[in-house]
Amino acid sequence: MPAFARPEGAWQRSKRCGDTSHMSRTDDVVNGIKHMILNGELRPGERLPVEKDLAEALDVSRGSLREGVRALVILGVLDTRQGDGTYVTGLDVSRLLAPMGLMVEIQGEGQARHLHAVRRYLEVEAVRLAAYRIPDEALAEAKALLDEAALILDTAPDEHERIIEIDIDFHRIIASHTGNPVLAGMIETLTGHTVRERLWRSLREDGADRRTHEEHLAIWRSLRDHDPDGARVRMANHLLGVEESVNDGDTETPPSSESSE
Amino acid sequence: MPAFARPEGAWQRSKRCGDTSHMSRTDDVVNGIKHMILNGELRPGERLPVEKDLAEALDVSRGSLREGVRALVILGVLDTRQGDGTYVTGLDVSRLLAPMGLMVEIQGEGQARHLHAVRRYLEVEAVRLAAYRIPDEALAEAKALLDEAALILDTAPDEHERIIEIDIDFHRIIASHTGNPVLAGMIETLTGHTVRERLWRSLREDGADRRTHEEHLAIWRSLRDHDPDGARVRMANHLLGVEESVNDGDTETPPSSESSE
DNA sequence: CCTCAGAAATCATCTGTTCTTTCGGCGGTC
DNA sequence: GACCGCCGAAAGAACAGATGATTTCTGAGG
Repeated sequence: MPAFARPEGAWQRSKRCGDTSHMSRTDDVVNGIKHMILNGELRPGERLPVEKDLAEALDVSRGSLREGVRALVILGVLDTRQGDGTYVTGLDVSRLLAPMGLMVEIQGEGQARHLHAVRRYLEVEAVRLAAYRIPDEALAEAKALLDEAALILDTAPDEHERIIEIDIDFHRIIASHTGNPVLAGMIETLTGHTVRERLWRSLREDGADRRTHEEHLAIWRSLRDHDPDGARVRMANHLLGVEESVNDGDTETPPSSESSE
Repeated sequence: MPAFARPEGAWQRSKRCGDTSHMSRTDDVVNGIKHMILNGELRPGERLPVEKDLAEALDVSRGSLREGVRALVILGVLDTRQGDGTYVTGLDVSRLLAPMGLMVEIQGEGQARHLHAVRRYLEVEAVRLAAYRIPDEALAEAKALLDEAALILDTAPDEHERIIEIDIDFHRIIASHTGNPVLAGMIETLTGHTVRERLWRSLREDGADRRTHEEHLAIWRSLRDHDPDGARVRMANHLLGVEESVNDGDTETPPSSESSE
């Protein structure tokens, strides 16, 4: 029997030792499975016991077990497949970070300025790191995207959807070559489709996609030259420009010295 | 009847229009409630319909509804109180960011280096922002913490628990005066208790808490002088030092120029 | 060896029922 | 009139059983 199993019925009155908050059975499930993973009883990709057994082991009903499992599914820890079983995911950062996307969506409008500022901090570091180590293939890939964007700008300025996609992919390429998966995952999550859509909606009236393209090009050149400082400055300038367009100016509290380096 | 309600039984064969992935009833619940919030049908702090009614409105059973609601509770969007009802939370950033803490815990050991690097990027920006606007009261509060730490270091070097708490509080004070709640929330989440514990466990053998204290003092002085650049450099130095102690050197890929500013 | 129908295993969902907690009203007391 | 405690309604928490849906495995037949 697994170590975490409690003696039959022992929970009833004790209500979990001295814990101030009220742990629900579902929380028991979540914590139980979490511990099983942390203790190495469950490894990534491994399959969990069937609902009935696991429910018995954790001393909860199937309903409660399912609530907990479902929560872990949404958190990206577990993955249930009907007719097959429940498995631990690969536990990759991007997966675990995904639920944060919901936060971004919900907070969305209200904290958009702050959200975007954080994105800027992270992307600036990302492009700096990428400048060190981005391989030629990735540079070529990025260049191809920018060329396509240039073409669209000249011939079909209405293809906004594609322009947005290119923008996202360009930033994604950079993030994916930082050598830091956590950083990449956070940027990815922070820059969800929703946010981008909102951003571009405010920008499109501006006709700012031409300017954005030029800024992307400048970033690309710094990356190509493996110039971290240049890339950083270019990225900061780029994102700051976007923020200013959206926020009408007051990007951050300190009025000056934003470009103090 | 709410706009999102589907006609009775119409789902059975259509299986959600053209959606490639298989939406479960629980996802219907999550998305339904999410939309209710985004559309303004549900405002922060507001109470949801009772389980039975909401289940009927979303055309799912109570079990499925509960799974979805539970997921949103864990995501920090909803808050259920037995005997009372289910409410929308304040939707504050820190609450919505909390589930990310689970990611930090689970990923933990493996990505610790990358996790800490991201933390450094954010804290460096945070201390820069805080230097502009931190009020005298907060400075005094921080100083009190540091004084207490100094006292402990001189008289009771074994009080490691308290030292850790002081460290956390010191950084928290800084984060909370950035004027950017998203940034503060992310730092808070990224620097969960678990991470700190791990960090300090490796540091304590080093006897590095004296050095850490000196670095904190240096940061504090820059904050007091409202010197953003100084604070930034001091914070970077501080966290980089911690990382080096933990990682035995190779903090990041680029071998040099980490201090290129 | 390959194919495919059927069985088995497993998750998905629904329904009904029984606690446990919370809140509000009601009466009583000071 | 204000405060206090009791009690019942309301709501979520948890359980049990049954049924459906989907995937995988198995084995007979070709």
